[in-house]
Amino acid sequence: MTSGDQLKSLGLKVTGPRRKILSLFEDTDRSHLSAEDVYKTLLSEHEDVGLATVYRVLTQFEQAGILTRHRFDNDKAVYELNKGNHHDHLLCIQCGRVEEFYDPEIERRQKKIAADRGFRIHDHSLYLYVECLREDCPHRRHDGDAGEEES
Amino acid sequence: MTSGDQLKSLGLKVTGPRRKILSLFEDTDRSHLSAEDVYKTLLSEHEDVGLATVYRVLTQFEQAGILTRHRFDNDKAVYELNKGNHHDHLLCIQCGRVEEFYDPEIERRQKKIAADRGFRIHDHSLYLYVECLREDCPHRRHDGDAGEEES
DNA sequence: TTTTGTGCAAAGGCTTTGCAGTAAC
DNA sequence: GTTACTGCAAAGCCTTTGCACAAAA
Repeated sequence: MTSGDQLKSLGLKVTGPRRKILSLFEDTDRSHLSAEDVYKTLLSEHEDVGLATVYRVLTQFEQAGILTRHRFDNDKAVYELNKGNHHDHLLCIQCGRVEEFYDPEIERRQKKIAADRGFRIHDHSLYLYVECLREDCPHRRHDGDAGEEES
Repeated sequence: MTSGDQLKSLGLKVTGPRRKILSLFEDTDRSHLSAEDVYKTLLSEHEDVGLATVYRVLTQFEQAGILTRHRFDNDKAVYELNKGNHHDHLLCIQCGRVEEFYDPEIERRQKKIAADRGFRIHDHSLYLYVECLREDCPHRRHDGDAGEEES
């Protein structure tokens, strides 16, 4: 199924901005993108899309279940492609690196803790803030960030 | 140790706003308060404190380790008294209720997951979003919220 | 043609900051 | 008397919204 078909099947018109944003998420190696990341990336590719449109499309995609939105600690919201595989996140507070993990036992305990109190888990990633053990954090700072690297 | 002594021992001048805000957290049954909650509560007690001061004091208290700041999903930041007891949070997406929990096994797994990838856990509460199982959520909506109940 | 989407600029919500007056030490 | 703190209003940051134009169906 092409991006276009996927959009149609959701009742969304197939427009330039929507197609470009969707492919951006499908192609990029950077799995978690903010509205500004998307905006700047499109600009750098000479795609003329307004920031407001980016916000609107990201919101629509989230509501359509294509993307998942995250609010990591202090930062702006970021989105990732929703592949249907529930997972949690490991966030390096030093380099901003994001890794995913899944631990069946943690899932089980969560469910039990909630159930014991009369609640049901609402699907949502856990955010696990960590710091790198080495002083020179070996992880690159945002692989190819579209953010604040002014020469 | 009085609130005043506690402030002095942190190198902070003992001022009206600081004392009032600190006692608010010590006395209230509502453990998690936003800046606006604090501001409105003080107003309702005829304490004349500016919102900017509330923000500044909350930030100072957090940096001093008196308070812990949380950013639950979409909401504004909330603070709770830092009693030194690490715990995680259960957040009802229906009624806004906040419960605390601590699960040694989850702690253990977190540590292991991080260590296996060369990270060390940075102390931070886990947020577990849940919904109540009964349709008529039995939990009151924000015990005595200082928020949006305009008659 | 009808409907939905888009860009721009303006506005919104939460938080921070500049500044001159004020209180703590 | 100094220095730190406060209140107010203004500004900042991220995000949303109003509106007229443009593109999709």
